[in-house]
Amino acid sequence: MNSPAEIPATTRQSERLGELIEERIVTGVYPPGTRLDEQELADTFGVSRTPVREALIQLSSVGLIEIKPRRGATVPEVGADRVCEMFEVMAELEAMCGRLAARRITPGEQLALQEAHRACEAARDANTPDIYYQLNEVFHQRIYEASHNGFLVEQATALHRRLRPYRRLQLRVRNRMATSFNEHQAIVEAIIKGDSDLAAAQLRAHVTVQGERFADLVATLRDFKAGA
Amino acid sequence: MNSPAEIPATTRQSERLGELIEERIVTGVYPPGTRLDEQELADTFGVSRTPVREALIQLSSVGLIEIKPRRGATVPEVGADRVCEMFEVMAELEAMCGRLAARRITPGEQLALQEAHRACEAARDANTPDIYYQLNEVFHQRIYEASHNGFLVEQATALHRRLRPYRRLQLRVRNRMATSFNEHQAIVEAIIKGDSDLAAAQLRAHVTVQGERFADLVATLRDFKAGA
DNA sequence: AATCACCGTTGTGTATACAAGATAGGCAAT
DNA sequence: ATTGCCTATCTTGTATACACAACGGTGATT
Repeated sequence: MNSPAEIPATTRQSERLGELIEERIVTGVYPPGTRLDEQELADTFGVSRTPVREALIQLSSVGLIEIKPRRGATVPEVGADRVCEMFEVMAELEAMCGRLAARRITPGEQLALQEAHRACEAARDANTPDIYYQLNEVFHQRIYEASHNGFLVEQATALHRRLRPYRRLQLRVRNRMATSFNEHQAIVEAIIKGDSDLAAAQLRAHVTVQGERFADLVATLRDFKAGA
Repeated sequence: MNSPAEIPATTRQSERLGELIEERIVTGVYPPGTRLDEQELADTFGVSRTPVREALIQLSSVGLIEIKPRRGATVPEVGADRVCEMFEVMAELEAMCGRLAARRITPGEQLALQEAHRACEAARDANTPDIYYQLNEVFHQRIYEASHNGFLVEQATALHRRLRPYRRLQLRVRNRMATSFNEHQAIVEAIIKGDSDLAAAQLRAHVTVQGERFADLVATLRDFKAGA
């Protein structure tokens, strides 16, 4: 998996470790409730405890793990309700991006946005959800940046990143791709038109739907697990 | 060296160090551009470099300092524009809290909110800005919690905390306290009435004003510094 | 005299060693 | 037999030691 060659060592090791551990958390290698033993991680990655500790501290301050004094680090049990809360906030952040973007977007950014949108269209027509998923990220990123609020861009990007695994679950929901694209269409039009309220509303709805889809999925899984 | 007695040692030292350093950053003891030497900080606080490093990493992941590989940690020059961006996001987060609170607040929370509001009123009548400042924090916290979105509460609280020093600057602006209270009054009414859109708008305006006040203040200082 | 290269110093990044607290297991007493 | 206490061990938290990279200074060469 991770060959030592691909590690440039030009950056801090703890930072790279943080990304690796984060990867393992969001991909489910370290499922919620897992106790992260420092020595164990150090052995796993072939480094000493110091960089591991630094990585854990960083992850904890981002909220990805919890560190209790003298009791170690654990992957928190992110309840489905918590994820829904996060989607709710995400919806509002995106709405804000849209509202600002509609007012502040530059001609160049308009072109970039439309280009990203057309790329999504191509992926939809080709019926390639994985590609669409990637291009969708670009599309949203374009909107973030068009808000011309650097802090907002950072916040939105961070939360988007944290929600990535849960969003990925919805990839193969029936017609999700086509529906998503249509929503994108309305969003782009609102932003280009400069209708900030409409853009905000469209984006809020667009993301809220994702949260609801997630809730549906969880409910389905719960019923399934209950063996109904 | 600080006396060991005042350190409870019940928590991680790096965490306490983080708060101390944060304190010194926001209070201007370490002004923007300052280079934070690890050994120097270690000597200052009478600890070794390890906890200092951990504290710095945590502060960096929160965005309070910047760490460049092999080049140490520095207090970033937080441009006034950046702070304004943060106020802009804060306004939206608070608006979201208000919108949700108007829909979800419980009778008990209504009472708590009104109580906090009346406490602010008392501070205003007593003309005690410091007290008002503290009670104002409680007031806003009550609204956060009434949103019934734990993640949102965390985000709003964190950002509120980061903006604290800049908000504090406005304490003694003329009539700010009275104006603030009047805005609070409208906010409470909107929430109690259950008018989510109105509550959101009121809160957004309430916080946006703070951002604008800050911008004014910065502009004034800049002119003053320019020696006009 | 100016520029480049080499060396020394300074400070970060990592590893290891040490101390303290927490947990778990066993033993004893009721 | 059960419960409470004590101890042993394991893990975290902190300190120290070492390695390496970057910056600055000085000297030699062009």
